[in-house]
Amino acid sequence: MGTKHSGSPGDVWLRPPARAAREAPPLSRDRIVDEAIALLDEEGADRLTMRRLAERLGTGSTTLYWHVKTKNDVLDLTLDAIFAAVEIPRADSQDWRAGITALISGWRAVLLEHPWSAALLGRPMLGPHVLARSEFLYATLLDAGATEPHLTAAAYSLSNYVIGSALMQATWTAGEEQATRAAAQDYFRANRDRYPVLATHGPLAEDSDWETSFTFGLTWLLDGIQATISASSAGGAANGPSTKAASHARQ
Amino acid sequence: MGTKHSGSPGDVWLRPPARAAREAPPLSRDRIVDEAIALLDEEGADRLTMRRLAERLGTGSTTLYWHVKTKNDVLDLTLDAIFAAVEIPRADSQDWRAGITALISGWRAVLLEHPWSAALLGRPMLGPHVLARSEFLYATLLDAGATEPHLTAAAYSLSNYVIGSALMQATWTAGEEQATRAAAQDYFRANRDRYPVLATHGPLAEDSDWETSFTFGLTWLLDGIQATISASSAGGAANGPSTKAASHARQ
DNA sequence: CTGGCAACCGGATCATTGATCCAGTGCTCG
DNA sequence: CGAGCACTGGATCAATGATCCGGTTGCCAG
Repeated sequence: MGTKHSGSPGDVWLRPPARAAREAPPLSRDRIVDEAIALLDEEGADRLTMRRLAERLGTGSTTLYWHVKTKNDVLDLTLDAIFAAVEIPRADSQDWRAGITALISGWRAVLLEHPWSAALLGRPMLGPHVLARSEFLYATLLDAGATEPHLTAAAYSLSNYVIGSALMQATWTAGEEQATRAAAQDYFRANRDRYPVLATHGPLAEDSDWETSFTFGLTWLLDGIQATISASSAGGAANGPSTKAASHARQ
Repeated sequence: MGTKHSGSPGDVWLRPPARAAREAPPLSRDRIVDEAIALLDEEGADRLTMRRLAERLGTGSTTLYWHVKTKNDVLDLTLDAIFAAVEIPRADSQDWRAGITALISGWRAVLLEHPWSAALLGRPMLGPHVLARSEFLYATLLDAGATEPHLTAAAYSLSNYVIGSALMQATWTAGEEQATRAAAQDYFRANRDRYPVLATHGPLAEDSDWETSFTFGLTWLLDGIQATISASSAGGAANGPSTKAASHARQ
């Protein structure tokens, strides 16, 4: 506990790195992260152990702890690293929808390409890659004319929608879950009396098209954002969400 | 008479009668699940171990494995159980938006009430409570006039949106993460050059209102669904979502 | 009554895993 | 040359999920 890692109980990103990492020793954070991604891609989330990771790197498992404080750090670094692959569109205030659509689609693509990432979404994402893309999202919406509270609401909706969508799809398309999916659909049909609609429709049907469904939802959100933006910029005060949606609150 | 079996500790009279020590009924799946929920609510996801759970139930940890095959089973059962608290609205084809809004809001409320549930969302949810509510969602949309591919898209969007929203909010409002949230916001401000927009806006700002943002997104989705439903029922062929084709449903 | 069977319980025990202790090894700088 | 720093890893710990196997209890047929 007496190492340089002492100090703030914050997130990896908020802590200064263990070492400025000027030169690259044989083992480095980057190599660890790269190998972790490879391992996760090949074997899945539950197969990632410090020992196995070290073995693949040709080192002892203990060594990893010099470069990284905990396994959680590895996961945080790994999760952020994959988002480097999401290209940040060029800012274009003429067509903000195109930029946002590209960003969100890329975001989704990365999550689906690394299905293990879905299980990690429940942790603070404060890595530089994620933040840069969040910044772009907010900046683009701001540039498009969104003002509070619509700005936050728009960014919130879009990012949470991708996250939820990717999480669900990854849940059901992970190799081993394919059998579960089929079994579930059979189960619906066998209990057609209890689940009449699910028996014939639903995201688990064989012919369900995740991509199309995703695009519909994204379009609806963008339509709503666009309408709200122009309404509030054209006319009067920003009125809250119009419908009686807020009428329900338990507890 | 009066001979005791070998191995029994002490005399009959000194031993408590068979099941008097335990007032609760014999261990059952339900009791396990109830206690697991209580434990999770009180101490969080990572504190749930079979041993601790057994201890709270006054049994040996091994005993649990007679009622439940694995710890994952406990988690699956637990996750489904909390959704019993989500009231299923009365079917009302006159105002399908109200029913769906109530269901989705209740869904969200439960997830936020049990923040540990967010971490479990990445697993197939096939419990009876979840299925009953999914069935309602699909049935209501179908009754409202939604047809494929809009039906699946609508259900997909709505449920994934709640899931993503609850996951994110739970991530950032869990007690111990509050400090992280504040630190993150400070970090944005300290790096205002890199994150100009996040420094002043963003879901991590102290005054951010999750509830309002959530309601905006939900309204946008419902608006889009409604527009798409009536367009396809009034007019002709359902055209797929193109990023901008449907964008003037409102204007 | 009685023997037996099936439901149910739990102590001992295993393998795995995250993490730490501490004894090194090599390299650079004075 | 030698002191100190960056870095490595074998031994080891404690926690945990899970299983083995030997109890115990209630009940029911004979």
